Order: sequence, then C-alpha cells, then structure tokens
Amino acid sequence: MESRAEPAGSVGLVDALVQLSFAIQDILTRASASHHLSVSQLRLIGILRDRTPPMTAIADHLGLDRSSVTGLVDRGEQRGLVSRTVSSEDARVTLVSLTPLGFDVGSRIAAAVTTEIEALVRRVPGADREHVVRFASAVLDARVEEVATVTGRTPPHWR
Amino acid sequence: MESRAEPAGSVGLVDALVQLSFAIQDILTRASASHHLSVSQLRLIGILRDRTPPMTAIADHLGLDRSSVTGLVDRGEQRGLVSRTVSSEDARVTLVSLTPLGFDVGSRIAAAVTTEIEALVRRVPGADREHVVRFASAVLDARVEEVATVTGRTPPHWR
DNA sequence: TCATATACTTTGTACTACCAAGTACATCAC
DNA sequence: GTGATGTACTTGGTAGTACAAAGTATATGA
Repeated sequence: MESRAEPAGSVGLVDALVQLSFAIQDILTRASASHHLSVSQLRLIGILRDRTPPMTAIADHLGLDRSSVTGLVDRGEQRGLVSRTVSSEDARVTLVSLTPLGFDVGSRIAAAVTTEIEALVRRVPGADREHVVRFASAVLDARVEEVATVTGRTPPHWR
Repeated sequence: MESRAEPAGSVGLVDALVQLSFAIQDILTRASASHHLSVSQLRLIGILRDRTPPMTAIADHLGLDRSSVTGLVDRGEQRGLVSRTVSSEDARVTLVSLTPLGFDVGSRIAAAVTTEIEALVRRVPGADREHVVRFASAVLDARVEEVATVTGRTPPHWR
C-alpha cells in the first residue's frame, strides 16, 4: 500500500497488518477446511460456544445481513452442528445453540488454530509479542467505540 | 480461543491476532465494496500493481486453484480493470496486466484502506506500533520459509 | 382491533472457489 | 518430424457465501 514515508527496505505498519491478517485468515481457512467447514461456519460456532443468541444477534455480531445468517444456520443445522429453538418468551425469535457435535468440532478447530498460530509466533521475541497483544487490544477497543457510535452495530467478533 | 494459560482479564495472543485479522479484513471488505469490488478483486489488482504475471503465478500468489483465477480475471476483465495478453514467448501462457482504470481504482481503495487503518491505529502508543511491524515481519518471514519448504508454493501476499 | 413494528424466511442474483475434464501449445524422445 | 508427455489455461458442474427485496408470522401500541 504504497506508503513511501517509510524507511527504505522496511515494511509500513499498514502493509504489515494487512499481510498479517491474510496469514491469519489463511490459517483459519485451512483449519476449518480440514473439518469440512468454512470460516463463516467456524465463526458461527465460536459465537455459540458460550451463548444461545437470536438470529438477529448473530447477524449483528458477524456484520451480516439477516438472510445470510438464515443460510448459515441452515447449513450448520443440516450438518448437525447447531440447532434452532423457538424462544418461549417471543415466538418470533429463533434461538440458536451448539450441539455436542458442534462444540466438539469447534474445539478441535480452535485447538488446531492455536497450535498453528503459536508455531508461527514461536520465533518472535517475547517482548514483541506482549506489545502485539497490547496493540491488538487497543485497536479493537477503539474499533468497538467507533463502530458503535457511527453505525450503532457491534463489529465482527470472533467467538 | 480458549487459552486459559493467560492471566485473567487479559486476551491471549492467539485471540488478539485472530480478532485483529477480522478487523483488518472488515476494513478491506468495506473499502473494496465502496468501489463495487470484492477483496479477491482487490488482491488481484494489488498483485498487478508492479507485475504482469501469468495466470499460474497469480494462483500461486493467492493460494487459489487455477480455475478460480480464470473466473477472477474474467470478471476483472469485464469491468475493464485488468486485461489478458498472450505471451509472445509461449503461446500457452496468458499474461495479466492492470488497465489504467484498474490502477486508478486500486490506488483509491489502497488509499482508503491506509486512511482507515491509520485512524484505527492512531490511539495506540508509538512504541507498540514499532513492535507490531517487527512482529508482523518476523511472522511473515517465518511463514514464507515454512510454506515454501512444505508445499513449494508462495503464501498469500497482498499487493 | 387495527396499524405498525419486529424476527425471521424465501427468492433471485452475483461472486468465490473447488474438482474433474477438456483444449491448445510446447518439448522431448526417437 | 512425428508421437508421447507435460504444461497453461478454460469449461462445466457443484457448493457455499452474501445481499436485496418481498413475504410470513408474531408482538405491541393506539
């Protein structure tokens, strides 16, 4: 991305972040694929790990249209990973929950992702790692604020 | 992602990286969409910024099947963003290049992405930022080595 | 109770990406 | 130079992702 304000030979912050994000996404894609799942399905499962939200909440979480979530849950349901229940409080709302199989598959993929990312990160000096965590936390916090004030919706969130 | 080896209240490195990657991808998606492009199209344009590679090289770069690249270039060509030329050295190979329009659109999106990511990062202490660049560079270098030795292909790369 | 709002689904379209099979060109062996 | 083999790309078929617009069912306020 072009920023020529950087010292020659070094990569700019923006480039570094973009490339890093593709590397992480690639890990997520391959880990999911090895269990015949897409990253979207993985995110869905991640959200349901400790929640049983309505369809709408999932759409907000993932930044997707409601109709997209319908399809996502449909396919997850067909594979026995998630299930739908009509809310007892409001018959319009469909609560989505994880099946034992879904929980199991999610755990396995999460473990694989953790292993792969940790392997990737192993060669990096510990000091840098701590800064990265602080960096990411700060960025994500800023993002929540900003997006919340501008659009009123919760930004994409993993698990 | 579950790592309970972390001090309570803090986010683990793996989680931080995964969430950060989704935040970055979201920026890329929205910036691309505002010009009616997908992230895949943006990556294609990014690769062509300073190259005129054969289809196969693009597939390797993006980690895609050859047939996927055919479709990607087809759609890019229909929109006048990229163009195909038969190689003069080997009539089997198709060289893909950026049109002036493609270059222009790519530059605009890249600028928007830079602006957005820099805005996101502005609140983060400078020291953390430098460490992040070092971190990302180290990770990406490690990755190139690893992927190259294991699979013989170049890992996904942006621009 | 009737109008309106909300939650979700359906339908239709476009794009992404894969695999398997096919075509065209190149190259090596003979 | 001809035939076998390999390489580069495309085609056709399938599945998943995602959106927009329209439809259904339930809830809620006037």
